[in-house]
Amino acid sequence: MSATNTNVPDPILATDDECPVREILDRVGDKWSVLIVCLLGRRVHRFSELHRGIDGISQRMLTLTLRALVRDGLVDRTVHAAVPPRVDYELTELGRTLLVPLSALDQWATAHRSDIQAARERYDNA
Amino acid sequence: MSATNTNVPDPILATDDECPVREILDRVGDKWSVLIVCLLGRRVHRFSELHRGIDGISQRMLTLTLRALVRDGLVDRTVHAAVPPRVDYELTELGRTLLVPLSALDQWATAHRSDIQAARERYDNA
DNA sequence: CAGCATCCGTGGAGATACTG
DNA sequence: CAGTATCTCCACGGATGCTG
Repeated sequence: MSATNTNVPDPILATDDECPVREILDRVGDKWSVLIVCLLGRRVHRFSELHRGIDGISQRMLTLTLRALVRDGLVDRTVHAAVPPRVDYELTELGRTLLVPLSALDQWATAHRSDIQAARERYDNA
Repeated sequence: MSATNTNVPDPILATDDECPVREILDRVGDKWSVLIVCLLGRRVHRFSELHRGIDGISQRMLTLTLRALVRDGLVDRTVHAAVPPRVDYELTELGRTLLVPLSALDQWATAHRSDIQAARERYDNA
């Protein structure tokens, strides 16, 4: 079953009671987390920058998602005592390591976007 | 900002209007898709095998998720004319390539599971 | 500026029962 | 066995208004 015409390996992923992949997807597979991580992967952002940078996100969801990311140790939040207030968000070391597997997914998505699109159209015409 | 004490690169992910990563997460970041893909990554499964193999999934969600995976060209469905009926599901070539970035995520999750756990406890005690 | 509080609509997902 | 068909519920997320 692994004998195909490609040289793509067949990684074995744990699927028992709690699959590690699903664990992170539960915390990063939501609507906004990855977008935020991507933006912060480029540089430090303050709250309003993220709000403007992520199209369609509400203030509420930005707040909630950031809080979750901070809680999980993926993002650092630093409040600058100043008037007006200024809060900076940046990836932690841990968050930066997450960029690696994410970019792998990104490359896959970019490479096979059209394949999926084609498969879907094929399916829908039936 | 990329100058840290690790040798982890800083991949730049597209975050514009439609980020490719988010696109697949929309289709594979749901509750069951990845689990199914993981199982099928090991070998062909029939419907009832998947149902038993994935703890907690309902017949309904298994059906719906499989249909979506088939539609996107990640899974092949073959009906064997027999009594009782028998339907086999297996990864397509495209689906098998997806295992690669998924296993990257899996490795990250496995490696940093405890880090996240620790960060969360630290956060909650405050 | 950077949030928090509140209300509310939607659809993702579970439970159950039925069928080719 | 491998699904469909309904009903239902709740959590995700949007909109709006208010504060240190």
